[in-house]
Amino acid sequence: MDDQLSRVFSALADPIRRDMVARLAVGDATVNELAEPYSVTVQAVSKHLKVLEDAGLVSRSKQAQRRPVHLEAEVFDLMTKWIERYRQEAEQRYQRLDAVLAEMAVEDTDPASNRVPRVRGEAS
Amino acid sequence: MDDQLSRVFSALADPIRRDMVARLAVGDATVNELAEPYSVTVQAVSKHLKVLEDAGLVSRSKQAQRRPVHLEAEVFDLMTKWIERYRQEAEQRYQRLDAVLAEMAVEDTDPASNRVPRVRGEAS
DNA sequence: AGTCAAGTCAACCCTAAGGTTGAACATGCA
DNA sequence: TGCATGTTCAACCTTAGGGTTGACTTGACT
Repeated sequence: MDDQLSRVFSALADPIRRDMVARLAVGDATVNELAEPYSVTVQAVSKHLKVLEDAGLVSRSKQAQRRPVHLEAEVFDLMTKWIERYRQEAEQRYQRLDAVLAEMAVEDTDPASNRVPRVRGEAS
Repeated sequence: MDDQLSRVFSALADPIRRDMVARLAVGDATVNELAEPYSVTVQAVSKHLKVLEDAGLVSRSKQAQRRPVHLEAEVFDLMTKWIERYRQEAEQRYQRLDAVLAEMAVEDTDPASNRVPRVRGEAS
């Protein structure tokens, strides 16, 4: 778990952390404010915030003893880009498949041949 | 880790699994084909596929001994929706903050007062 | 100075996640 | 029937993740 994309996805895999993001989308909050709704200790919440911060989803300033937490919207783009890229490819492929199936209906039936393309996809 | 959104994010938190999604976006593939590029056993890849399948990202048909893996594009929408929702809120808030700061520049400087809104955000 | 409040750090516990090896299960083919 | 191929199952190991408690820091307010 070292690259940013992994950290971001991993951070949002936890319901509490997603919930905190939802809360922070509405406005900055302190650790105690964030901890209040949950039945976990404030230390646990502090850890969750560290995970979100390491993922770049959140930043913490200092204001006296308080550490207001702020949601960073930019990182969301990273995810969206990744997702959209493969979703679109998959959907296009699906449409292409429809075309192929339509064409196959005209020709003779030959279920044995493997029509799957053998192209190698590039990394993350 | 029980709800779908958690499973999806968690599934994509692993670089190998993201890579497999990238590969599958280009076309269906068998377990062995998917395993080839990596230095892990085919059993490990089989486990990864189970994770992706449980998340709804992938489906497996049966074709003789082979189990061709197919990418399901719909689940991506679930993520995209979640992300977009909070990204937009955060960005709007950011713009509102700009407005507030611009207004503050006119008034007197008062760094002590806490201008952060105290609204409670709803869940995942 | 003394004390309270807000957060973090450190040590620990327990479970889940990713990896391995080895055996088992299915299906095509000689 | 026998064997090779493709995939999964089961048992195990090791590490990372989320939780706890307890001690510590930092700053505000008497």
